[in-house]
Amino acid sequence: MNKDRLREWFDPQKRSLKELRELQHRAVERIDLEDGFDRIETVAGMDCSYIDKNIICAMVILDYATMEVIEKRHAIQEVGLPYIPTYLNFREGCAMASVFLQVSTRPDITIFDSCGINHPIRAGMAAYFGAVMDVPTVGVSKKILCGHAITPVNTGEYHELMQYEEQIGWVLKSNKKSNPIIIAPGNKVSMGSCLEVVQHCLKGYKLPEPTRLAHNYAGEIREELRRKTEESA
DNA sequence: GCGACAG
DNA sequence: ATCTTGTCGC
Repeated sequence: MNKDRLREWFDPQKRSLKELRELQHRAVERIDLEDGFDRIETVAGMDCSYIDKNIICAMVILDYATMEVIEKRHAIQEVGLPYIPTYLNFREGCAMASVFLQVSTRPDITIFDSCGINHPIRAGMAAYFGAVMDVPTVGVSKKILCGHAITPVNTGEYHELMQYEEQIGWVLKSNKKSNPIIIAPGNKVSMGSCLEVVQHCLKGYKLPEPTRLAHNYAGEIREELRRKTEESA
């Protein structure tokens, strides 16, 4: 994956929404919903935070068995696109790809704080990224972008997230006092496995450890950046 | 036409 | 996502 191909798939600059939609369709053709991994030894979590005109992407890699942090890395870039529902992959993709290619450990599975195939044309961030980079990915979000499901009430309870007649993910009550989270395959992870992986990564919080820690890390970088900006003013 | 809409 | 005080409940 070189710089040019990276820009080809993730850079929203100078492109119309119609062109970006076409890129999504091209990536979706590559999505594989079968497990494309052997034993899971490492899991990564990716999340972004924002400050002024910049986007901060944080990636944390953990040992799958112990959930201990192995590596952390981040990237800061200027945002290239405003938030437009269903086009999030182009707003956060550049920064995510940048960090992903910098880490020294190639995670067996990467969990994103966004949608997978539970997207109008199946091009949620996790699905798009996984298809383009050809790696196993899972999407975990807090709100439903599309589809419908029965709301789980008890901790651990889950139901299928449906769109028309097909299943596009799961809705899981991960924590007693939190709203349910939405889980979906991205690429190279089956419907059943994405649920199992996320359940394994839950440690009493609303979000699975990989994305929970990535979210915290992204926030720390933002505060650090804010502090530096303030003292130079 | 109206409402919904990941982060 | 981000801003931001108090407040309700375990």
